Amino acid sequence: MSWTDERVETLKRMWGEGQSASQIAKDLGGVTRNAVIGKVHRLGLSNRAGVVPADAAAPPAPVEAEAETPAPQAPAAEAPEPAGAEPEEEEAASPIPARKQIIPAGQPLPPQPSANEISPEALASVREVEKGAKRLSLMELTERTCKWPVGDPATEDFWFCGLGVQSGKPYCEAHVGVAFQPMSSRRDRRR
DNA sequence: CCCTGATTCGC
DNA sequence: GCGAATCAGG
Repeated sequence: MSWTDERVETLKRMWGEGQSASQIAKDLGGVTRNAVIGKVHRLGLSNRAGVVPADAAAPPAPVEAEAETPAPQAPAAEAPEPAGAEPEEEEAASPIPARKQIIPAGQPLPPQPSANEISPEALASVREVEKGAKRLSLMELTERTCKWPVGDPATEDFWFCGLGVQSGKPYCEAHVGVAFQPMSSRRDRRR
């Protein structure tokens, strides 16, 4: 596959939308995420942040070199520095009021089934699994780890199962069992 | 282990 | 220009 205008367009669009390189690659097909990243760089649209930090760095070229440059008259100095004494206080006071980073909701948390609707067998199974759970943190969850939450999120005693998921499902086999109950089973069980 | 983007460098 | 290999981080 080659980078046709069309494909490049898709690449630009998706990258702009914040899609990951691997997702874009998967979507385009015929290329790897590396190819995508490579292309992204060549196209010079790396930093998705769009506008690079206005100032950030941009250290006014150390163009001091040029001994030439008669330079008519550069009233360089301006502020007499009235006893300022401030040595080197860079970091211009940015008007940015400490932006609070709101924790993204992310994927919907697994539905905590009401205990009163779970079969004893399933419960036992879950208990069993929890003993061997990986106890992953939120950050460690992936598409292939069981996302079954255990414990109270408000305490330190909180973690996710983390065992291998059953292809496609968000939970491991045991947890899938209690999360996705057949209609029939619910139907029969008296509420 | 899974994933992310960044970089390098032979082709 | 291309992208696999590799790096650095989560």
